[in-house]
Amino acid sequence: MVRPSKKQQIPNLQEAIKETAWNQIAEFGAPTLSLRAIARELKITAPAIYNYFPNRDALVTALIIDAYTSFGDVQIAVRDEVPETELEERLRAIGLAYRQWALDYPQRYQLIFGTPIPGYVAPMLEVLPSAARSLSALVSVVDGLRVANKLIANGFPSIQSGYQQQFEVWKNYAGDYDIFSLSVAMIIWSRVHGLVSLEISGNMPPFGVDGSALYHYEISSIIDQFIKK
Amino acid sequence: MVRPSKKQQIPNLQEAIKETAWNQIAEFGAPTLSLRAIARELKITAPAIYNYFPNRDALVTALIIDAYTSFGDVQIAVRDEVPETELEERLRAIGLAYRQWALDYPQRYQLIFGTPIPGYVAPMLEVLPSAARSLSALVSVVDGLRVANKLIANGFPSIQSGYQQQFEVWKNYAGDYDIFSLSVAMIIWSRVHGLVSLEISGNMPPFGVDGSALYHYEISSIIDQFIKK
DNA sequence: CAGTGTATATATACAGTGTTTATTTTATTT
DNA sequence: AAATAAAATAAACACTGTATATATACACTG
Repeated sequence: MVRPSKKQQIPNLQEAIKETAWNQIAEFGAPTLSLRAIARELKITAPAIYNYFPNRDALVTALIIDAYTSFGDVQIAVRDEVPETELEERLRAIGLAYRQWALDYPQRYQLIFGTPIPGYVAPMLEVLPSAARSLSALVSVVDGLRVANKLIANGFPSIQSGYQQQFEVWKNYAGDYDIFSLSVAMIIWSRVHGLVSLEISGNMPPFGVDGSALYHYEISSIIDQFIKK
Repeated sequence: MVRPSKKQQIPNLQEAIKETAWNQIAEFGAPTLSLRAIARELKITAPAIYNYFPNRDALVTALIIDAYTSFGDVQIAVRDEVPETELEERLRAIGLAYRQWALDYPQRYQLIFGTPIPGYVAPMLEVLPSAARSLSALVSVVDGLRVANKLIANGFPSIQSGYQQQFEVWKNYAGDYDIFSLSVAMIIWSRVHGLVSLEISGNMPPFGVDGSALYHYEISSIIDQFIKK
């Protein structure tokens, strides 16, 4: 068989490859993602994929960027559903949406925050824009609290010096917020991430610790600790 | 070549396989762990490994159990270096040791709590004993606080019913502590895990958020939130 | 319209992987 | 000493990602 005529070709093969990859990740999990399996599904040969992605890692990077974008879209949309003045409710809303997205798309969550692909390490420079944007919802709310003088952060560690340049790059994608707010956001993020990742990966002991209840408690803890009443 | 005489054989090949696996994980990372590579290193053939582990996943499980055991040893040892009456200091000590162990052995940490092996999912029943024991240091301190009436847990979510049996199994390995203490320990664990896993996996934005300082802050937050003064 | 160049696919091949089967040799037991 | 069990090798299968060479379809140019 030779190259098929354009009429039988798949239009926008680049997107079709990513779509098929997502389907396979959803069905069999990220670790078993295979270029050859994608090619079989699309009825093309494996090397054809190399016209669109230089190698498998590049495809994975594209998937990660898409996942970050989808995740960021949800975070920002959920934030904007709550009036700008209701900062506490905004924080709660994006916190709950965080877990919900992870439960809805566990494989995407692990693709982003885990290391489910053998030998793959995400290229920071490429991923940074979408990653920074996805966290910007949280950072914006924390910075809103800071501006409104409602942020409690007694004894919070100060920022290391010498990173101004990287921070400037970050700002281009995540918004121009105070780096102090960023650090507080980082702690909050690590808390929700810790709970969610244990729940998703099945590392929570299976004896009736309700993930949802624990998570609600943790969100309230965060609000109590960081928001002035 | 045929089977070598016993004198040239490696004594305790089972242990040697695990040791070589650890070396390769340390050098190249867990995801690229390869039975054939282990065999090459040991100058045996790959199928020979199947006399000691039924498949690669079984080897990984054995490695995970060893890692949990090593981790649990450190946790328990660190706890016991602080007098039994100094519960707050015990909590702080095991908290700091948690991060230190993760920084000392990042691959082991990711092997346990991440999903770095393609398609591998840890068999709960086999891993439970060492996993439960490794967390028992934390649970014991939390339960000590509860018994001493020093544990703050207002509004803490109640335990789901119907899991008595699993909890009984858990107790055999982790010690006979109150299930309420277990839930509090779970929250504390998720917090340190969240911060450590972000730091280990390089998912912390690279602009001067000092992992060590943040971690110390988080440990203090935990103490402030859960221990009566 | 003919010819050329480029993009896009296939075909083939290589080195690697986990795993299965059959076979051979060593070690142990009867 | 003979039979048996254990532990290794050898060979093969079905995969994987990827590099190279090749052939075809399409678009542009003279």
